[in-house]
Amino acid sequence: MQTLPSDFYDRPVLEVAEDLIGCVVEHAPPGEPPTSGVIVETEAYHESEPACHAFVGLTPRTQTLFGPPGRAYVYRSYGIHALLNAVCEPEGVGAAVLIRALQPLTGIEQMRERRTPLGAAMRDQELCSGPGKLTQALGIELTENGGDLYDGPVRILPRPPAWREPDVVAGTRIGITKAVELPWRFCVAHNPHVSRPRPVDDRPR
DNA sequence: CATGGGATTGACT
DNA sequence: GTCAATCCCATGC
Repeated sequence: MQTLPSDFYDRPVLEVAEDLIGCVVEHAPPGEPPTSGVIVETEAYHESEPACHAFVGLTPRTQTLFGPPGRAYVYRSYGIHALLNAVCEPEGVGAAVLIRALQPLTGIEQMRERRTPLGAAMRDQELCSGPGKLTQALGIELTENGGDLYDGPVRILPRPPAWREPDVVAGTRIGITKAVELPWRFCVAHNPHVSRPRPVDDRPR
């Protein structure tokens, strides 16, 4: 299967954030088993609102965000976690989609090994249910920042047939202190692999 | 050059 | 519910 083309990302970031739901993230580092998962949660960030790193303009940190669409923006969060984004909109516009949760697909045993300390005992739905968890499970680090999402080692693939038309719910973004009211978070409805808290209108019944 | 704040997580009260 | 871990970098002197 082919990877998503540059044109896919060269659109309004809100559209891309919703359309990435159901697509597949894959990491195949040299010499290690590949791992992959279906995207079940995303958030959109755009230079026009203060929660986005690009709000401050072009700096060394935001260089990737203002670069060409279809590249990976990976940064260190709280000194500990690497967070993965897909850069969107035309070059010169700072915007990206944060990948917040995956439903593990392949390489699950490899994910368990990377998810310390008790990854072996972890349920599938705890493996990638957060932006820092999924990068750890897939082995994605800051070295991937600026790399494109077509040739890898980090790649994003179109929706598998079983994910043709996912049921998507929107909510407010998590863990930010500015522009908290924007409903720019997208989740697969009733999916156990999304991070907490789940959107208010998505309670399992 | 010093400071402070995170697009988080897991452990603990 | 609270809280610490830990690093990058924007900001201000």
